[in-house]
Amino acid sequence: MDSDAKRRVTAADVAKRAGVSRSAVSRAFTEGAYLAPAKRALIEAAAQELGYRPNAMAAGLQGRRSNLIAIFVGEMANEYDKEVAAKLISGLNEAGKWPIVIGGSGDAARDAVNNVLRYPLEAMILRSGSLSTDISEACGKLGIPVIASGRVLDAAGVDNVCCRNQEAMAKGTELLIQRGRTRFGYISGPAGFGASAERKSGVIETLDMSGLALHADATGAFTVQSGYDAVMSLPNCAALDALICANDAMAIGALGALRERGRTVPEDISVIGFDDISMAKWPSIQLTTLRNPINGLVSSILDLLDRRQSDPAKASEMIWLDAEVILRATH
Amino acid sequence: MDSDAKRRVTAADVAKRAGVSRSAVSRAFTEGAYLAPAKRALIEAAAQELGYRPNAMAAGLQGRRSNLIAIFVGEMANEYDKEVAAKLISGLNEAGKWPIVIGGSGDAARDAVNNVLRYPLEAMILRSGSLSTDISEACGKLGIPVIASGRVLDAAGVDNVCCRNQEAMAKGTELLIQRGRTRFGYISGPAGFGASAERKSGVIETLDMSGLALHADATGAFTVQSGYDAVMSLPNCAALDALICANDAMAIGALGALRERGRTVPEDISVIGFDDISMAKWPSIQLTTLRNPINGLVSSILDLLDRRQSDPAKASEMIWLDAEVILRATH
DNA sequence: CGATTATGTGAACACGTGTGCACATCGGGG
DNA sequence: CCCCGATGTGCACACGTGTTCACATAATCG
Repeated sequence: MDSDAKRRVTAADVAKRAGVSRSAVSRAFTEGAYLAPAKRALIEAAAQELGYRPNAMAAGLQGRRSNLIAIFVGEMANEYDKEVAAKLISGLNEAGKWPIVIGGSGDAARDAVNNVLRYPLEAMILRSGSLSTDISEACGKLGIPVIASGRVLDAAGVDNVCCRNQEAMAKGTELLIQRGRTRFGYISGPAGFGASAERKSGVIETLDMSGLALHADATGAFTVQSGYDAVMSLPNCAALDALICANDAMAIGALGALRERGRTVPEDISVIGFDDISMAKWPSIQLTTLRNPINGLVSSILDLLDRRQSDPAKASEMIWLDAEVILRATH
Repeated sequence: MDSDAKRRVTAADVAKRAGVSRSAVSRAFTEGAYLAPAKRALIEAAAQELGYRPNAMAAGLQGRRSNLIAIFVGEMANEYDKEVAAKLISGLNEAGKWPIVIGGSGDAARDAVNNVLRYPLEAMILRSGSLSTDISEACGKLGIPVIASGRVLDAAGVDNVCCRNQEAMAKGTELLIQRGRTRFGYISGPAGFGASAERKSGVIETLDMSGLALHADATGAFTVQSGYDAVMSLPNCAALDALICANDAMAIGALGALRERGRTVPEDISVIGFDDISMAKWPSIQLTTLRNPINGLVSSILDLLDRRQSDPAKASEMIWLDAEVILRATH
């Protein structure tokens, strides 16, 4: 009324309005609490009228679940990362968890994480390799469970979800071998990522088992442009009849470059990617690829979260996801 | 020690460890507070050792800024939406604000918003038209400022950032007219969105001023597939020499369809889009488009937030952003 | 009707922090 | 030596909620 800054409506205000005690208001908003139905209706009407909502901060202080989850997503430059982030956010929302999202890298990201850790988080979900050990260490001290995906994080109290990169690439390579391809090229991901090594070795080992070897080998940065550049600078491009890319973005770039260099896909040369990002099924692309299962990833993360919350002291868990071969028009 | 669930380290713990009062610990962590340097160092060492961080919930209860901002992003199906969300999150992080992200639509999203509103938010950023009036009403009752973008929201206490859609499309249309194009087609966005109408009228009015009119007119869903479908089902596709699309995704779909129908871009027919999503500059696409300025959008939102916080009672503000013509290879 | 139980409710405490206020200590000037 | 200002610091309160505990009232049974 007289105060200048509009103060937030509090349970005491509702109590006064409804002519009951403040405790009754609190009970009206807690699930299991006992309260005379008539009084509950009265309180709800008053609350509705005043636009009251229990203050989650005060409730959290009281020992209630905070329902806050931090997600560290890194740069989100990658298309796949953005899709995962979007699905993860929706999934958490549906589970009644509210994600605080932290992006970026370097010192700024480190500061951001340190500040967000001041909130009583129920978990920290890591979607980026950078800073992951630092973050998980800090979370460990605070008793905040960590769920890592993408990059495997081997530490106490850290649960992991990871795609079987090597097996997936083996399946993809097998597909092209059965199709009669023999002269393979490979565009790898940047060296820092664990997934890069696993995917590449999946290709090489499978080729080896059939007595084949890589005829060309380039390294990209997981971006479309880098896939394009890699193919444009390939010396023996014309000699290849199969090109496997460490992710879809580079495969899409490669498709454009192959067209420019006069190769026709798939008659002339087969191309497959990895991830199955949404662009892979665009009409003008129709990329054959290995699906890095986003829905499975999200539901696994939610499962791990659930299990961790029901038993905070349980041993670290590791969930492996299988990739599925998605046949489209480039194999 | 003896308690089973690892209790969070509290200021009292640090105080005991450092042999000081709890107040001193609190002061050690507040910017302007006075404390003997020697004692501060002592406290910081103890805090470091125990992994202590002030509990943001208790601090927020005390009247400290919560630094929490909600972002309602809707479905995030659109590529542009995902890019905006990513940049917005980074921008907020750099400003020391922690975004709670809410996605989805319908009743689930409504519930999610209602639950997140229990936290003492500093602002609600709306990136989706759906539910926007409901949400802004609820925020108004709670005294939470609302910043809307994309869809203009005309209500008290709501600040807006919006692109000059009509003027932008006029620029794009003008470009193609000057290039000698005369037989225009247009692929519109879905009817529900305000931007759809504005963009279309920008095209039509500009054509009209030159004595031209639309020769073909289809409606898509802002997706790549819908742009592709729209062009494939165009009866008089061969008669057109210019195609303007309400966004980049549909333009990219249209490019693929035009190629299938034997038209060559840009010799035969010009194509422009709207937004300048990251795929627009992919080597195999190189779409000429109108840049819906994401960086400007994000910095405007941050500015509005800043101004609103320094003067909560200020009048609603509306910031208009100009689109820039990005010349690539399809005009 | 008296006694016992079921039912509903209000007062009081706890959560962890920031901060106003009073107090202690110390140095220096008269 | 005494007094006063300056500088640090501890005590206590407030924030808004959930929940325990004791109590009041109504209902049921002997």
